[in-house]
Amino acid sequence: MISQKAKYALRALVALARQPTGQPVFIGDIAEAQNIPKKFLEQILLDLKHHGLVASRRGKAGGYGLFRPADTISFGEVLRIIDGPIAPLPCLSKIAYRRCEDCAEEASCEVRRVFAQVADATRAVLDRTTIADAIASNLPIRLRELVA
Amino acid sequence: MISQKAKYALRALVALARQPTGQPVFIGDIAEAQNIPKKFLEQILLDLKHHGLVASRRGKAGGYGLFRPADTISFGEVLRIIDGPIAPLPCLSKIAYRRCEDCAEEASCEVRRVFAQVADATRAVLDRTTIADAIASNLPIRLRELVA
DNA sequence: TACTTACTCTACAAAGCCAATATAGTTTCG
DNA sequence: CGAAACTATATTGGCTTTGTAGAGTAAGTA
Repeated sequence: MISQKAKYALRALVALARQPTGQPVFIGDIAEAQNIPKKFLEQILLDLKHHGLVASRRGKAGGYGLFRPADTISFGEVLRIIDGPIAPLPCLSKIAYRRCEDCAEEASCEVRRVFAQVADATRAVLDRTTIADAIASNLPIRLRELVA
Repeated sequence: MISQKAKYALRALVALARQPTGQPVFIGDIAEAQNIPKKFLEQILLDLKHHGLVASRRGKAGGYGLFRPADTISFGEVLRIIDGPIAPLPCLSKIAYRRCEDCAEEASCEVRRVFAQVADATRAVLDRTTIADAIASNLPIRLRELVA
């Protein structure tokens, strides 16, 4: 299960990506439209900003916007920022490897070998799919054919 | 990330499956060999017993053993018993579906559509791979060819 | 039968995490 | 100036995880 926070983050990014001209959107507007507690969303967006995914402007005409093109932001990147490693076992994480202390030898660990397959399959989806992909696949079928 | 408990459960099942004649093994022996706190392992095995995966005998010549053949126990089944649903979102679980209350309409949810792919990929591995598979793939390559 | 070993079951507790809220700013623009 | 909006940190309540404790039950053995 991914955290509620990660789900909020992804929904917020999708909302920002939908903004036609990339104009900034108020936190309050996103919060209302997406049913996310506003103060919680503030934390999330701030976090995403610190990682360079979104940018903000203060003041009366402020708001948030994507900092990078939507087709360069993968689901995997967002999940790693918000929820931490994607790997199902610490000993399978690429960004935060940690040996399982209770495991005798990693090389012959049956459990690890199976979950390595899970990790590969998961990453294949999450690191390949971007925010832009998620929006594109939302178009009605006929429209999508026109685009392609 | 799967829980420590699930990892213990899988390691214990592998250990039981390795037992040549299916003879019962003491909890204490498994705990020691696998580096698992004994009392914690008791709880786990009891749980697996209640779900019909293992059987036990009391008394001096007691211990635990697999109740079903190792090639009928999938990783997915064990994970669902110990950790609950495998799905990354509650609205994607087959055994414990729950609507995301904060999500406007499920059909058009971009996040859901992407994670549906993750769920499929994950289940493809976990529901197909059994304890027996995990052990078999541990054989040296040459030996495996002989078996095949 | 007494004894030992080991399984059964319930409770509980420390630690950490999650989701959300609170509070106190700072910045920008009209 | 002052309203709107972002920035930042701290705190809270509830829940989950990872065990531990202890009393009880059953089975075999001398």
